Amino acid sequence: MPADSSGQDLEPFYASDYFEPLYQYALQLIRKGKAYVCDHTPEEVDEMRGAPDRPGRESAYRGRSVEENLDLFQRMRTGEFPDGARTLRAKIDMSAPNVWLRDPVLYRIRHASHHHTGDCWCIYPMYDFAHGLSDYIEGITHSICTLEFEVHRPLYEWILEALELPRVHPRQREFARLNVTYTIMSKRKLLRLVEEGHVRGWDDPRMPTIAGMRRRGYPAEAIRDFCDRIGVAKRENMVQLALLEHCVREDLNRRAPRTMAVLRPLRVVIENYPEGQVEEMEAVNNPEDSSMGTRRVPFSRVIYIEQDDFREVPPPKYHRLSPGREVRLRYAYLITCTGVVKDPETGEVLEVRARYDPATRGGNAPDGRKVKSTIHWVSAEHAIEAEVRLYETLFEVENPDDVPEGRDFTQTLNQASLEVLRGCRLEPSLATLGPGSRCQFERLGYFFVDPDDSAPGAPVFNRTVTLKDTWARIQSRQH
RNA sequence: UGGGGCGUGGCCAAGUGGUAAGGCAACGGGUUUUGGUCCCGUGAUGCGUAGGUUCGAAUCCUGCCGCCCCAGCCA
Repeated sequence: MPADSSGQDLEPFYASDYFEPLYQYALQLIRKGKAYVCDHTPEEVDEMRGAPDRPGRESAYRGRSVEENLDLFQRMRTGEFPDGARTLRAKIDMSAPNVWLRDPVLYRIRHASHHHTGDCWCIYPMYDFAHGLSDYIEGITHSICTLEFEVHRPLYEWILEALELPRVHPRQREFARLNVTYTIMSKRKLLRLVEEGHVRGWDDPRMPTIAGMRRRGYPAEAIRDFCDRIGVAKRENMVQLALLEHCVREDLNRRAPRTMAVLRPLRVVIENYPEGQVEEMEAVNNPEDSSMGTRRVPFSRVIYIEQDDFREVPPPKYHRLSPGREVRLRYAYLITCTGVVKDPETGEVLEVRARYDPATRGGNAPDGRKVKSTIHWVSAEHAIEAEVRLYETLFEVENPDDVPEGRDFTQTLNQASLEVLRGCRLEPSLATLGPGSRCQFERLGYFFVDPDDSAPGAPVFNRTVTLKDTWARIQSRQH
């Protein structure tokens, strides 16, 4: 982190901003006799490096004079030599047990334009050379990186100590990277998902990127809470997705207004409810926060309920609607199913018939009788339509990186990670919800109004996360 | 077989000589007009393993075992 991290607009920093000072440091290294220009081919360098358990051999150019090195390096910069012809190498120790100390390459020739510096340079510093010095230039005190750079630390420190750097040196410290089940974190692999079209972009709601999580509807506070809970350590780890989802639910449970939406509509006709009558039912916006108030939801003779909330032949422990059974319509009435209308051809249930108890307005029976279930609903004539996108994990295995030799992580992609539902019916109050808003669809989950794909009158909702679903667990246990 | 790291319940993770925090998950129970929320309860005689030091060890010492990283002119 920068020592002076007062303003956010300081970031981001690029190593390419320091190419000139970096070059000057390289010159200084040469003058001190700690770096030399090497003419060996990449293959020769590779071979001469030796192996972890076998020392390497010194470059034939290791003994060049300071003057010659200076001259050659400057000419490397002016573009006199082709790619790969020469490199600048640190003069350390070809028999060091740590292979990164065996005269590592500091600069190589690349006649390529850079996305920040254009064609200013044809020599570019290697990571190890640029890293510590960039940190030093920026006044960084602690340079945090991942475990695989642990073996580079001696080189990081060697470079800083080899030069005349009066200020306090930055210190590199390594920690385990964050891994989460059912996803990948590698930028290189994420790039492939984008380039190969497995997702719709870096901000696809299934991506574990900040942009993706934001578009999914994960609140920043929930992500920070997640980070606080998992901690930072050196142990390789794989955090369960369930913890992240828990943090999201906990945050949204407090803040998200409750609404009713039917994703897979099933028409219900309430036979004894007067044709043409409409009642405004009062619903609370958030049982966790009474300051969020109440709203009115229109109720009428024909409503939609969730297909999942009706079963013609109910399985064990199923509490919802089925023929002869009474349930509560949230904030409305108790209704009893009297029958179904089926497609004569396919046998598919097209419509459910029911009768309501006029004495149960608001959902309570004066005689005190109980129902086992409360289901959500939407008045057919008042409902608005919307597209809803349901997301599952991007991969179907906990650790997509753990693929057998020769196989590719894309082969474990979850083909059902995105399900688009059109013609979903929402309570009318949802019409005024702006892009980027969050709400709970009662009993279903938390949803986010997609800022990019929503249009006036045609909202698109992304499912951020489902609610915990005990019924789903019971079902999976039965199977 | 060289070097560097890491091993505490299913998953994370505190603890750094004084007798194993916490969270998630799981399981049981209570409340409930969301099978949501909330509340209560249940787990390591044990900290990779074997010895040693100590009144006392997850913490100190030694051996062993396991896992990860390093031989790019990538980062």
